[in-house]
Amino acid sequence: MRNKVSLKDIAQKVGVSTAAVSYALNKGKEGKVSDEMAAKIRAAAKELNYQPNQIAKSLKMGRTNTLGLILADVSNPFFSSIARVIEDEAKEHGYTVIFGSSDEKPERSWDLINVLLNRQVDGVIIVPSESSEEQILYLKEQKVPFVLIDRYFPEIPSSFVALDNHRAAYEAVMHLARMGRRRIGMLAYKTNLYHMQERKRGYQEALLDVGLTMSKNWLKEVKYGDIKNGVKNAIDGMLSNGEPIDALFFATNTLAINGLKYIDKLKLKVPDDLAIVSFDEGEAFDFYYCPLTYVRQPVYEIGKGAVQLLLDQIESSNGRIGQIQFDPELIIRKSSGA
Amino acid sequence: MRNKVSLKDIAQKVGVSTAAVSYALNKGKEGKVSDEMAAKIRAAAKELNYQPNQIAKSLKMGRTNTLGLILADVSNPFFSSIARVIEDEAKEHGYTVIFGSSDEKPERSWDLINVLLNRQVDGVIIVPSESSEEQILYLKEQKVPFVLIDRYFPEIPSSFVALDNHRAAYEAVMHLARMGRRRIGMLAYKTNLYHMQERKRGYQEALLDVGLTMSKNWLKEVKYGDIKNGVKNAIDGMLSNGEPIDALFFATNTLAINGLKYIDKLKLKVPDDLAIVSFDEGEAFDFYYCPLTYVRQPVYEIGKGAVQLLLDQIESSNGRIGQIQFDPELIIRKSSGA
DNA sequence: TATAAATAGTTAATCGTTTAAAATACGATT
DNA sequence: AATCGTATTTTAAACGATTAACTATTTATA
Repeated sequence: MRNKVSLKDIAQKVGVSTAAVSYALNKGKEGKVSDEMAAKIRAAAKELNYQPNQIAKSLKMGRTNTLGLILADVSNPFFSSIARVIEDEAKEHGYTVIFGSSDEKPERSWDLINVLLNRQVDGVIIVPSESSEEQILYLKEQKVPFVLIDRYFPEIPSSFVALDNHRAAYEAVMHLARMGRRRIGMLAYKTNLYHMQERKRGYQEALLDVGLTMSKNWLKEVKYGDIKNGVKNAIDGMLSNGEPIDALFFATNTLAINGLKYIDKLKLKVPDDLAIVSFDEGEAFDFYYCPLTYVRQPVYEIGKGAVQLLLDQIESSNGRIGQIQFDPELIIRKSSGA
Repeated sequence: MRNKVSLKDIAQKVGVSTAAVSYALNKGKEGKVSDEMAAKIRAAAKELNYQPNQIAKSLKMGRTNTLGLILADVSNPFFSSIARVIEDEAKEHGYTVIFGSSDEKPERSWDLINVLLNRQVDGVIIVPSESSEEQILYLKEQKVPFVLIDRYFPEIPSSFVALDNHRAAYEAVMHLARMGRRRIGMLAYKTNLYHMQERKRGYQEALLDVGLTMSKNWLKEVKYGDIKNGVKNAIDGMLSNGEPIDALFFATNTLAINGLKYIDKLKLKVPDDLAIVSFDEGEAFDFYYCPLTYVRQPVYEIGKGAVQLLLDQIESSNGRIGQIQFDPELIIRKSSGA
């Protein structure tokens, strides 16, 4: 149907072997073929609009110049921003990206890994979902180059690019404390993933360090699959008791967006009734009537770092692992009562 | 380094030819191989954790079960939402997606098309950028199955999935007029792309139909490459003159977000000083102090429709074109003065 | 002049599949 | 026993590239 032009066609037209064509087109310099012959071949290639069949090339060469990218969800701006950076950085080095969204489900993530490996990607960048440890171990065992981003498993040595989540949460909460808040709540996801554990640990440690004793229902967790309802119940819980919170720290942008919508519905005023700090950024945070204080993640650096670590592994093919941890940046605006 | 297990290994282990293995694994039913042999082979395959090499398969079969996706920019939520839908829908049918962002630049789009075709994708879904007509014609000439989304070229017959942009703009502006606005401006992109032309035409026609004569500087266009500054100047222009606008229609979400930030800086109050309607949706629109009235695009239906049209072309391999045009939905909220 | 070295090009194997065609086995039919 | 038919399995070519190894030709060297 299409792309009929192959090495053979050029060879035929010029009257040489396909090998000559291949040499001429690939190693222009290295004197495998005379200059005039090379010129003739290149002219013919151009005339026929020859485009090499990467599939054939990949099969022979054992590399596809393709990277796999497994995100939690492309439609989440945080991840799609990273995807864009990764795309650009990969292209810069001659790589194409195949992607997929795991939806935080390990089965989907397994599926994606298999699809990507069957397609012989040269390496993978993964936002690992909960309970995907065995998948990561499998990748190691199979010696597939990979880099984890956003999260990682501390007990499994591997390359990763992430934020110092503990510190990020610690500083966010410290900031709220410094603003005079004393009953600080945190809304997180119910998951064992390390990044979330670290954020919770940071929160708790900060409270401890400023001498505040945390009430049981200040730290609530909602399930990824039931965000809207979960957020509502969680916030109700934080407010209902004898010690209603006067500040709330959201562990992700999605939680913040859902949470703030509910807080508005309750007619609570930010920051007077409730001070807010969130993770991640977003246009929505700028547009909120009281601009949000948030923990900024260096999206560009994360994406770029991930690609670099990955290409490093691929190209040096020693299983050298690299780990990059970024420091958080707290963008302080009105919502935290500053 | 990895994925060492091939048909040959299974064949060796069981003591048959690779052909037998291939038959057993693929056409279980069609009695090419005895049931017991098939069972033995499948057992061995499982034991060795055999994963077929899709690259080799693709080369032989002439199809990759891969779709190419060219967006203007994955990091734009409108496009990333579509990407997610396309991903899911493609997966549903056994296809994987390779993507790229054109950044509205025809050179980048050419690049991407070549990359995708060299990788032998079975078809492409494209958000075409300005001046990419020749690329589309090339795809037709090469008989590459493709579907355009969001925009299309009316003079080039092709499959597409889009919104009735004329009607969308017409209704948006009509709504503003009905709300009593008389000096309605529109902020658009400077581009010949049909969807934008249609949006402008809808705007102008609506003004005409309600008997308003448009002032020259009510309709402003900004360049994609210079949004921030362009928006600022455009809005200044709309306000400065003897006839400052009392309503503004934004042609895209990005324009709206930038525009509203500037409008806030000017301390204009929405909707009293200025009524607003925008295209597309976004969390940001919900969070604006005065929730935005907007033209909703059926993202899910667009993505799903595109994949279906494309698979149709691929699988029936007659160049049958399909065109889907959705009706807009105006979500009316406070910003338009309702 | 004989021979080595450099140059230019070809042959053929290979990557991991699929699949048409040929080969083999084996029981049934005459 | 010869023949046929059916079921099963193997052979080998093909997809489109790359590349080691070989051949043939020219040029340089002793």
